[in-house]
Formats: sequence, structure tokens, C-alpha cells
Amino acid sequence: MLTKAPRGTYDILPQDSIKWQYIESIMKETAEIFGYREIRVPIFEHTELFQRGVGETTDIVSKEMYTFNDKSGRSLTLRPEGTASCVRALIEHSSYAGLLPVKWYYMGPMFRYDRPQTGRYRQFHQFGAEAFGSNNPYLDGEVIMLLLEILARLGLEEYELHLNSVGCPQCRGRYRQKLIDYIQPYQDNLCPDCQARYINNPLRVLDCKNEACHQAIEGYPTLADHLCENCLEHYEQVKGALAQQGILFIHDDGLVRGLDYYTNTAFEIHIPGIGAQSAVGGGGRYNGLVEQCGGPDLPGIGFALGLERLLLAVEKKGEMLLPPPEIDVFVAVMDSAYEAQGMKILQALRGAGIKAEKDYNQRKARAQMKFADKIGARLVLFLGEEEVQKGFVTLRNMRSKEQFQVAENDLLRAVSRTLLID
RNA sequence: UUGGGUGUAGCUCAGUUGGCUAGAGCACCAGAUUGUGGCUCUGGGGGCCGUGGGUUCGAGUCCCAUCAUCCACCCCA
Repeated sequence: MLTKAPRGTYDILPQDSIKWQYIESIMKETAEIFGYREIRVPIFEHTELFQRGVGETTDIVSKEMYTFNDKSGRSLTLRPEGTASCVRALIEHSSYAGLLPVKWYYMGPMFRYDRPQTGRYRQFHQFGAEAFGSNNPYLDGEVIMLLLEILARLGLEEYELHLNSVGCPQCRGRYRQKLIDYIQPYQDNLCPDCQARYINNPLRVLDCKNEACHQAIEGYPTLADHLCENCLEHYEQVKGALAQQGILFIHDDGLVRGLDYYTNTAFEIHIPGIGAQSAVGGGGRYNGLVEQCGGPDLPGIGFALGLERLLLAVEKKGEMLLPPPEIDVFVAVMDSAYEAQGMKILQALRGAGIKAEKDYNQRKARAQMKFADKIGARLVLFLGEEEVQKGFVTLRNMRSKEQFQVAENDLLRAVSRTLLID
């Protein structure tokens, strides 16, 4: 236990962290191009924030939160998602009082107590973006376009964009009742889960994977057909904004999203071939959330991407162009008597921005060469008796095997030049 | 919660119907080359065979339990 990471967590070792840095840099860069700025929020928050912000009836709040009491008895929760914290920060700092919309992105670990499987962990990572203060359907379009641009820059072309509108509290409420009334006569044919939840959460029955449930409610009234005038118009405009850009999407009546705060636009991105958890990202509009969390009546929209799943997809494509690990100069000291001098040279090289390394395990010359080779050294610098006495060093180009001597005071220039022309 | 698979060296895995001191490849270290890499050869270090019980003269192998892990279900990123 002592030597094992907790269930659902894992280490990212250097050979993998380089891949994370790669996709993270692409996401940041893309978000910045779209005018989003980074916000960093705490990894834990007051439990009430998520209860209120995410919704008591959601799976996340009802069974997946990492909640604990701190030493003063406050109930805190490791964040299961990022939107609630952004909303809290927006209100706390009155960020809405300035220029609107406020456009933020964030990145980091999230925590949900769930059963791990391919692409799902208890500590997982999300990149998210949020835009507050505009209900313009083109902003819905922008948010989706940002998500798709990130996928494009990662070389991911095979995906499905699912789209739906979950309306506003008014039309969704009316529709909800209608759906319950429709399902009621068939309730005996539903799976146990759905029988239990169709009253409280009838929308959930729609995307139940159980085939029996599907058949039992076939021909059910759809939300899209029951949107109020405003919501319908908004949805049409969002679809128009996407179509205008040639973005293909699938209208999905069953897409209701797991979080309570969504209004109007809801979307999800699926990538096939990365396991059963194919949703790499999802989001939507949440026009009542800011007010519900104690702020002004301010609309919002955002999305989150699952980095583990994205990485699975990128690796499956095998198109990550990562530079091989390389060291510019390996300083080989022929005798421990010259180690101090070797350190001096090492420090001078590094000070000039040259990636330099040396041996710290008393290896003999031959072993140092092997070591230098394995870490990808382009040049090896020899420091032995002759060099020290005559005040020069020997440089060996590991690729061409050429070897030459340079005066110590000419070292930086010689190394730089050699690295450049090689 | 539920179902199935898998736990043997740092990694990937062999290990026969229970029967010698538990193996291989890769990796690591050393030597062949006492100041010079990649290839090759030789040698070396490393294993509570997941854990605990049971059956047996004898268990890595069979039985039970437990833990871990993977995949799926649920749901989602």
C-alpha cells in the first residue's frame, strides 16, 4: 500500500509528461488565440459550492465527491469539475463588473470517486473554457469552435459532435411533465434504474443504454419539439452558426448532460476507438448558474475536455512529433582528480544555455562513453591529465566521430559552432 | 453496487498431469578494450511466485478467502 498510488490515480513519468506538455501547450495556445485567459482556482472548495452549483441530484454530487472535514470542521470537497469554481471566482472578484464577456480557461486535476477503467480515473485532468456575460448564439458557436480547433491542432479528425438544446427552466419543466406522463403507462417495461428515476429525472431515461427502455418509450416526445419560442430560436441560431462554418453535428435528442445547471445548448464530443468512455469533451450553456450561486443574473457557456481521453486518442493516431531527448555536451572526466574542473566547465556550458551533463557514479571512461551515448549526447568533452596540464579540452562529435582539441578559453564558442553546423 | 480477465525479476512473459537450487528476453552493472559509444561475446546483481489460510510427503501449479489491477456495466471528462 505504501508503495502503490491510490486506486484510480497514477504517476506521469518523464517519458509521458513530455506528451502532456505537448497537448497542454497546444490547448493553451489555442485558447489564447480565441481570446481566453488563464484562471487558476483552488483544487478544493466549500462542499456547498458543488452541491449548489453542480446539483444535488447529479451522480457527481450524490455519489462521486471526495468530501472531507478540515481541522476546524469545515466541509470541503476536492473539485469534481471546474465550472463551479470559475463561477465562484467570477462572483467573488466581481469580474463581471468589467468588460463582458469574461473569457477564461483553466487546466488541472479533477476528482471523482468512480470505478476506474480505460480513460477514467479518480484523479483525472481537464482543460476547460468558460465565457460569461453574453447569450449570443455565436458565442455558443465560438466555444464549440475553440474545442474543435484544439482537436484539429492535435491532429484528431475523427470525431462526432453531438448537439441538443435542453431549453430553459420554463419549457424544460413543461416538457418534463409531458415526458413523465408519456412514460408512466410503460413504466413496468423499464429497467429497474429507470423505474426508480423516471419521476425525478425523466430525461435520464432517454439516454439509458438499456435496449428494453429504448423500446418501451419509443416515439417519446422530444425536447426539441417542446422548446419555447426563445429557446427554439436560440438553438436554430446556434445550429446556423455552426453550419455556416461547415461544422458537422448530430442533433441528439438523448443528450441531456449529467449536470443540472445546463440550459439551452448542450454538446458532447465523442471519439471512437478509445474504449467505452468515448466522450472526450462536453459542455453547454448555463444561464441560471451564476445567479443560483449568489451572483447577478448572468449567462454563461463553457466546456471541458478530458486530457486522459484526448491523450489516448492522440496516441492511437500516433502523430505526436516529439523531439528525442538530447544532451548537447557530456563532460567526461578521466580521473576523479579533475571532477572539480569538470564541474566548472559544466557550469560554464549550462550558463551559456547549453544542455550539459556529467557522470556522478565513478564510471570509467568507457562506461562514461556508453552513458553519454545512451542519454543522446551530441558532443563529449574529455578532461584528462593531458588536457588539464596543457589547458585545453578534447571534443568528440558523437555522430561523425570527429575529435579535436580546443583551448579552454575558446570552449563556448567552439561548442556552439559545432552544435550549429552538425 | 454487479460481471469477467489477470497477479511469477525493474519491464514483457514462460513455467508441462502438483515433483531437482523458479527460467528467458529486454533493461541495469562489470569485464573483454587500465583515456573513447552504438555491434558482439563473457560474467554479475536482482524473485515473501500479490497476501492469508487449506489440501498434500511435497504447491508458482489444486481449493477457499482477501487485496490489487485491467476490461465492461452505471455515469461521465
